[in-house]
Amino acid sequence: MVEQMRVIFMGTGEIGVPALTWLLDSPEWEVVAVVSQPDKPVGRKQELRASAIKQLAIERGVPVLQPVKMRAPEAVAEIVAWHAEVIVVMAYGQILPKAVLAAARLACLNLHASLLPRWRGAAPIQAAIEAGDRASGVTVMYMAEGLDTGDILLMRETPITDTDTGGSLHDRLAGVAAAALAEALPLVAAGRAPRIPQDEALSNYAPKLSRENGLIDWKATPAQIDLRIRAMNPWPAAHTFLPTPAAPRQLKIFAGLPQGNVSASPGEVLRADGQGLLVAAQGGAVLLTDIQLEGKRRMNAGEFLRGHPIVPGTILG
RNA sequence: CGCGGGGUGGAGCAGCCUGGUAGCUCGUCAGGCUCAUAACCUGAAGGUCGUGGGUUCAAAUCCCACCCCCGCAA
Repeated sequence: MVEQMRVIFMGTGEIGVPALTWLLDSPEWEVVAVVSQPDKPVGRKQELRASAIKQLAIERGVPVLQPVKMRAPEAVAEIVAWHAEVIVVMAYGQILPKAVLAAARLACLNLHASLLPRWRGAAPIQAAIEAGDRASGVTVMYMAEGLDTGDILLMRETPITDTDTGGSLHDRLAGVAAAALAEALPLVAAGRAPRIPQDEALSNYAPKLSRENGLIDWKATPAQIDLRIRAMNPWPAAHTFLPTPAAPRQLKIFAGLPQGNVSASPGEVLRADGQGLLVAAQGGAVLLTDIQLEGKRRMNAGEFLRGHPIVPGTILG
C-alpha cells in the first residue's frame, strides 16, 4: 500500500463540493483537514448555517477549521501543523497570507472558475456570460500573493451556450473543477507539473457583484439585456422597476427572449399577454417570460399577468 | 425579537381601512362556432376565505395568539 499524500482543502462556496468529493474519494490523497469560513447567519430567520463544504467534511469525518482571520498567527500555525503536501483552495473567501501559501511541501493550488488571465476576481462566471464569451472553464494555478495572478498549471474549458445562465455554468464548472484537479494533482505528485506565467496584457477583472449589477438598462440592445438576464440568474438576478400607484416595486427577471425590430421608448411595455411581457429596448425588445415581483414568488409571465394586469404603454425602469 | 409583503375554488389576484348573499383574469368539464388561431360564444362544476380563540344580531373583513410561504439584508 502506497502511503497517501496529505492534502488540505480550503473552500466555502458550493462550487468546490465536487472537487472536495473527488479528493475524499481518491485513494492517493488523504484530506487531513478542511478549512471553511465561519458559519454565518443565513436566511430570513438569520439561522446559523454551515457551508456545504463544512457539512461534507463533517459527514466524512474530516477535521474542520474555521478561522475568523486566516492572517492570525494561530490560524497559520494550525495549517502548518498539518504538514500537508498540497493545499487546494476553491471559493474560500479569504486572502491567504504568504505563510499559508508556503505551508504546503509541494504546492498551494487554487481552482478558479475562468480561463485565466481573463476574469480574475470574485465573479468570473457572471462576467463571462455577460460579456458574451463563447467559452469558460477552470484554471488550476499556483497561488501567488496577487489576486488570481499565479502561474497556471493547467486549464480545462467548457463552451458557453446561448441558454446558459450563471447558475447552469456554475454547476457545470463545479464538475470541470473536479476533473481539472484530478488531472493536475498526479502531475504535482510526480514533480512534472507545468508552470506557465499569465500574460498580464490579456488580464481583466470581474469585480464582486452587488445587487445593482442586475439593474436592466432598457437603453441597451435586446442581446445585451439577454446576456445580463442570463448572467445574473439566479443571483443577484436581473431586475427593473414596475410603477404602481404607491411606489415602484422591484421586478426580478429570470428569463427573456430578445426580439428584432421594434421602435419605442426604452422600457415601454408593448404587449402583455400569455406569451409574456414585451418590453422595448434599443432597436428591439425583450419578451420577459420568467419574473418575480418583490414580495411574491417567482412565476411565468402569463400567470403573473392574470393577477397583475399591465397595460401597454407602461414604462419600466 | 433585523426590515418588509403575503396565505380567498386547480393557478394568479381583488375584496379587508368604512363588518351585512364570494368577485376578476385564467384553467377544467359540456355544448356551439370558425379554413384557421394564445381564437371566440354559451353553460356548468369547483371555496372549512391558513389555524385556534375573542368582539358582534352578523366576521374573509375588527382584536389576540399560533402555523406556513415569500422579498430585502449574500
